[in-house]
Amino acid sequence: MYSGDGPAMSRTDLDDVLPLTSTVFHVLVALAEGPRHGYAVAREVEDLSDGRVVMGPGTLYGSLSRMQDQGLIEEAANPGEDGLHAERRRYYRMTPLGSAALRSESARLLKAATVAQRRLGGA
Amino acid sequence: MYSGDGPAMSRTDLDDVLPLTSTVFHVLVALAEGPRHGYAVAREVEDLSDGRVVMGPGTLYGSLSRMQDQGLIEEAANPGEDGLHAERRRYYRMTPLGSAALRSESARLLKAATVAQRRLGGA
DNA sequence: TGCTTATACATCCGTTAACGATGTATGACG
DNA sequence: CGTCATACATCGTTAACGGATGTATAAGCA
Repeated sequence: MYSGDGPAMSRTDLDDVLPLTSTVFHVLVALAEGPRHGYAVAREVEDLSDGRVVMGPGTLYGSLSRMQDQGLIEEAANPGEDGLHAERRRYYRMTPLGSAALRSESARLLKAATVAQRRLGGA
Repeated sequence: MYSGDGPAMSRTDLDDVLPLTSTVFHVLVALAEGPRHGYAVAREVEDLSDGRVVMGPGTLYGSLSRMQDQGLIEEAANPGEDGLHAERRRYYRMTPLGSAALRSESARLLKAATVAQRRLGGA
């Protein structure tokens, strides 16, 4: 494969990462707004779910590491923001693969959730 | 609800099962339409996801068993439908707990997926 | 000054869920 | 007669989850 002669990069295919795990999906949603550092990702996931989805450090950093290996995210340069612990922060951004995966997955979930609500609502 | 001192029924609390795993969510969506037998659940999940979510027997029967323990589903009487292997089928239906869990989870996912699409759409 | 809390990262490791492989059994189809 | 689809079940491995723990810094307070 690798039609042509691209560099032998990791080249993860979209189908290899779909469907996304729940955690991976939530991390990508958080990063869809823009680059974030790890801790901020966890807080945003918690916020967006009204506190229902809580990610401990094991889940957080383990997932970030795995997602990097899969090419869904990559480390971004520290934007040098001001802040309390600004120097220690490690920033991540979505890759095009991550963006494509989130697009596909969110469409699928949107459909499934809509079907669920329709069935529950009882028309 | 439950504000006073309800009976000590099995009382699997909603918070104990939320957030749902991906597999559990999909099984509940399938059962939201009405009682189904195991194999039919797997086929419906596959159909609803356009073939993207495929559940092998290990995942299927393992999850159904766990979901029964959690009180999300219960075995239903075989409706005695006609069919090729009708006698062998084991039917399941959603419990009120399962229904509540699906309601909560689908609302949360709907919101998360909507946020994702908005962010990807780029405004 | 000293205690506590919040931020921010990281690793270790036990538990759990996912999931493929395998097996049984039946009936349809060619 | 062999293969495929239906329909169930179990086993064992793998991967993900998630809590415990640890480091370090800085704010807030008594």
